[in-house]
Parts: sequence; structure tokens; C-alpha cells
Amino acid sequence: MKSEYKTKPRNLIIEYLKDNADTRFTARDILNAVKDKGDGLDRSTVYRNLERLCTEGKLIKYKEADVNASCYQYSEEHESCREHMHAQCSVCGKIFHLDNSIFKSAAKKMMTEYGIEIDYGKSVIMCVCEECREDS
Amino acid sequence: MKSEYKTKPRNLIIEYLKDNADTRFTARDILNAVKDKGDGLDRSTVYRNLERLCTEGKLIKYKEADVNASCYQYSEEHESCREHMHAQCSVCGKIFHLDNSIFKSAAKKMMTEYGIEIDYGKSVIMCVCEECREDS
DNA sequence: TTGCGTGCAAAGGTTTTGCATGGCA
DNA sequence: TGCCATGCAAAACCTTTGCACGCAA
Repeated sequence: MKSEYKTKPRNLIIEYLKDNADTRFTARDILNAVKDKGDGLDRSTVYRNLERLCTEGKLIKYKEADVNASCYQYSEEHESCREHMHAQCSVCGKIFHLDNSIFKSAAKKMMTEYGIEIDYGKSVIMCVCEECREDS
Repeated sequence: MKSEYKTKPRNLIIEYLKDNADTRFTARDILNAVKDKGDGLDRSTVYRNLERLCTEGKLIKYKEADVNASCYQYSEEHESCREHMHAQCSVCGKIFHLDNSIFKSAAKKMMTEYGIEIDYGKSVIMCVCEECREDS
């Protein structure tokens, strides 16, 4: 891993991530937010930084059926997002970090019945959260 | 729903779907496959047909983190792919249709611990299948 | 004949890449 | 000074759309 320099663009991006922890956002969201603050930032810089953060495991990258762009999600509390499963509300997009123990029984059955082994870090279960159920 | 015409391009696409049931593919995969067979087919025709098949519920459309293009999946046997969960091998892309009963315990815990309700039809659990585990 | 489907071309959006410049350590 | 990161521009992709033409029923 290359050493890392602290630069203004990078700080702006990190700042955005911290302000938007546990929600989904796209590269464009970051660009717009930074622009609204009066700062400038180039697309390629955003993409390169997001890419790096993903490689370092600090960020999750995924795609949603209804969204053209890649979505990202950052979480300060969860260092090991590659090791547990996530659930996402298909209405509001909120993300939940699921404890692997929940799937103990399911994992066993998936292995015996289908011969497959869960890849927890890459799995996202779609769901509807409490708030969104109440709203409807 | 408009009435449906049987055309050569549409047949080529359907043929591809049947030859590639239960695997993921992109619009480009279809274009390439058809081109390799010596036939011609336009991008827009492929997209329009895939769109229609999705609307009719005969095809599932989804996106993967590592793949830029939309992925599709067709299954002859499973009419109700919107009602059960799927698992996909992150190595070879093979898709498995999971019986919802497997998640009985997990679903209960997700509800009590996180207040979330699984959306089976939209969920895809990433996994590694038996063959791919043996290969590595 | 009617109207649906196709091919073509163009456009819009996302993401990547090469390169020279600028800035951190 | 020596790298690393940035900005800019261009290009590569994916996907959608308008339109005229062709073809199935």
C-alpha cells in the first residue's frame, strides 16, 4: 500500500463520508455537496478516492437496481463491513449491519441443501424497515 | 399489455435466455453471443426486449458491485422468482433459488433485533458454490 | 392495412485513463 | 527533492430515445 498524503480534496471527501455515515450516496452526491459548500472538486478525484477507500475496506460499494450510479456506504463504527452481512431498506435505502449469528441455521441449510457457502461481506438482503412500514 | 409479435431478433434473444438459464448475463453478453453465431442484432433491440421481459416478470434485472452493466437472470422453472430469495456464486455467477423456509429463524431475529422485514424477491445472497470451492 | 418492432443515429449519464501540473512530506 | 494526488480533457461504456422503415398478423 502506497503511503497516503493529506490533501484538501481528500479531506473534503472524508468529511462528507463522516457527515453521511450509514446512508447510501453516489459519487455525484459528493460532488454536489462539495460544490454547494463553495469548494471545487473533480470527478476523477472523487472516483479515485472512493476506489482507494473501498480497497482499504473503509467503504462499501454496491449497486441498486433503480440507481444508475454506484452507491457507496460508509460506517465509522463498523470496521469489518467485509465480514458481516448487510440489509438495506428498499424504500428509504437505510443500511443495517447484521450479526452473522442470525444466519447460523440458514447457513447450515444452504450448505447441506445447495452446497453453497455464504459470502457474508458481499451479501445485501433487501428489506423494509420499521419506519417505512409505518409510513405505508 | 400490447400484443406481441414474433420476430427474428426477439427469437434470438429468447433462444439465448433458454440456453443460459440460471446464470447472470448482460445485454452485451447477448449481443456478443448472437454476433458469434453470425446473426446481427441492435443494442436498442436487446434493451427493449429485456425491458419488456422484466415487466412481464419473466426476467430478473439486478446490478452487481463489480459489474458496470445491468445483469439479468432467466429461469424457466421458476415462475415466482419475485417471491423467493436467490443466492449467487460470486465466482462463476451461477444462481440458486432458495426456499424461503430456510430463513425462518433468521427472519424472526431480523424482525425482533432490527425491526426489518425481508424482501425475499429482491434479495440476493452472495456465496461460493461447491464447484468453485473445489476449483480453488 | 395496421400497428408493433427494428435499426440507426444521437444524446445523456457514469466511470476510467493519460498526462502535465501542483502539493505534501 | 521525490512521490503522490489533482485537474483537465478525452475516451470508453452503458442505456435511452426519436424517427423512419420494415414486417408480423
